[in-house]
Amino acid sequence: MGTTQLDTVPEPKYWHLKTVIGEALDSDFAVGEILPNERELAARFGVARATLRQALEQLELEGRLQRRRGVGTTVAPPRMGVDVSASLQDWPGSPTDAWQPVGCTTALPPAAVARALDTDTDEDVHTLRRMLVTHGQPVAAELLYVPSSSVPELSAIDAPAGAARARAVLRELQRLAPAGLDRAVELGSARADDAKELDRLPGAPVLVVTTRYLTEGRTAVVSVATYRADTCRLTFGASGDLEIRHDTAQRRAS
Amino acid sequence: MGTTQLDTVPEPKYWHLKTVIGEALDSDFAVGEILPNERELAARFGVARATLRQALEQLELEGRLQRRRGVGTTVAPPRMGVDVSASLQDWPGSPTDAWQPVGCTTALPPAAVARALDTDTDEDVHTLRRMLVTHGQPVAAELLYVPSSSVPELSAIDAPAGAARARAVLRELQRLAPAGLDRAVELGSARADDAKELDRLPGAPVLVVTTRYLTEGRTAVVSVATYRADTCRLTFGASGDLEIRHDTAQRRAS
DNA sequence: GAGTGGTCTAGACCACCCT
DNA sequence: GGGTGGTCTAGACCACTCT
Repeated sequence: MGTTQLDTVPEPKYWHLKTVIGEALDSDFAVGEILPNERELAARFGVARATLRQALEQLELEGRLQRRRGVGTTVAPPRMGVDVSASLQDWPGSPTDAWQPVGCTTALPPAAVARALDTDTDEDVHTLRRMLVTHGQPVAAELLYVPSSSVPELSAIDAPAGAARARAVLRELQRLAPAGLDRAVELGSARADDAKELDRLPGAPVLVVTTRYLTEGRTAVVSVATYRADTCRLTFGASGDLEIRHDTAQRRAS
Repeated sequence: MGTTQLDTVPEPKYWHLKTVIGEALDSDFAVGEILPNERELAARFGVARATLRQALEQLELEGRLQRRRGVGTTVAPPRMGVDVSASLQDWPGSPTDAWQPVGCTTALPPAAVARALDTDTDEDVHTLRRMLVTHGQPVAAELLYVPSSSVPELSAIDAPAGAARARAVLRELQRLAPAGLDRAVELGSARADDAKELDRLPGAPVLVVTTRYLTEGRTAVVSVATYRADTCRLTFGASGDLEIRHDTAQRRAS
């Protein structure tokens, strides 16, 4: 007697909630629409607010919701495709480069950077800060490490620190002969400074793209670019419009 | 009078904790070492367990910790580089392909898949399941969508469903003439089935790589590959050993 | 000032792994 | 059975944005 039902492994509540709300987003809400606040949603589903928040966090991680303190929770538009395909013609500072320089400091590099650059810690490195903005929204923040030996003419220029020097460094980079480039993508969490520029809270999930630009025989530049993981999809090649909704695509196949 | 100290914006406790523990990991722990359990750590730092967990979650997201239910929290090794650079010679099923087919079903496609394939919803699609395992650890799970029109000879073969049919489909794919490929990377959370194969809990962060394989004029195959975001770094090009510890790299430059 | 999401607490119970 | 991380609760207060 007793359990007429099979002993279903109890699905966590927040996981079930995420599914339910996700389906509601597809059917009952339009992009940009504001959801009821967390306290009301929690009451409506009969769960504690913390549990509801766990579900909303998942949906935000998947880019389906956007939450802003003091404002509310809104339905996010589909992620925008950001082309990060690499080519030798697209070195930092090239005419097609959409990044906006915002600053530059010059100092001895931390050990990790020196290692990536295959240089010594006693050689000055220019550290450029750049932003990528699309449709009025900040998309990525970048740190470009340029050893002073990659731009030997620059010391004579004596540009003031800040955006002006950043532009000067980028201009000098155009003299180099590109010989290759390699790249890695991994998950990270936004440092406080990046978070601020990306209009997110510290710790927000980001996609970190590390690129090493090579001239013959050595690493000329290293870039660490931090993309908002909630709002963008990195594309390689001309596949900007490719979109498979990860959840729904699988409802049918096993 | 009163506040002799400047009104520091209070840094969240979990953020500060994350920093402190992160530094301890660098100096006091070896890879694979087991940390004290959460209740003890929380007590030691004088915070609630939930707060401590928030810090640990961040560190796990960054690939610095590994937590397993019933076992404990261990210091994770550096992320492994997984080469996902694309080339026309590396189509699914090629001799250099390290993926292991585990199953195959054939059915009418869900709408989202049909859209990605530029085909109709009334044409059968083979859905292959494959795994990528490195050093004994599951790294990624893939779904390969192959419209039956891409492997016209297959219907005659009549292979049984499962791994055998998967291999048959891959073999047939080798007849095609590759004409291009494009790719996108985005953040997602593991579906229940992927999570199980990747030895993670549902909802775990993953990097979703969507690839469209083209023959002249049409999309021949679409792949949705789900990589464990905690343990791997996707590399494009031969940059397997490039590593900049995201946090420490920035201690010095602004 | 009212309303929102973000942080934090102190408990409880559960699912899982080991021995 | 004992210990671990995972889930969940019912509250409290804080930081922010808008009006």
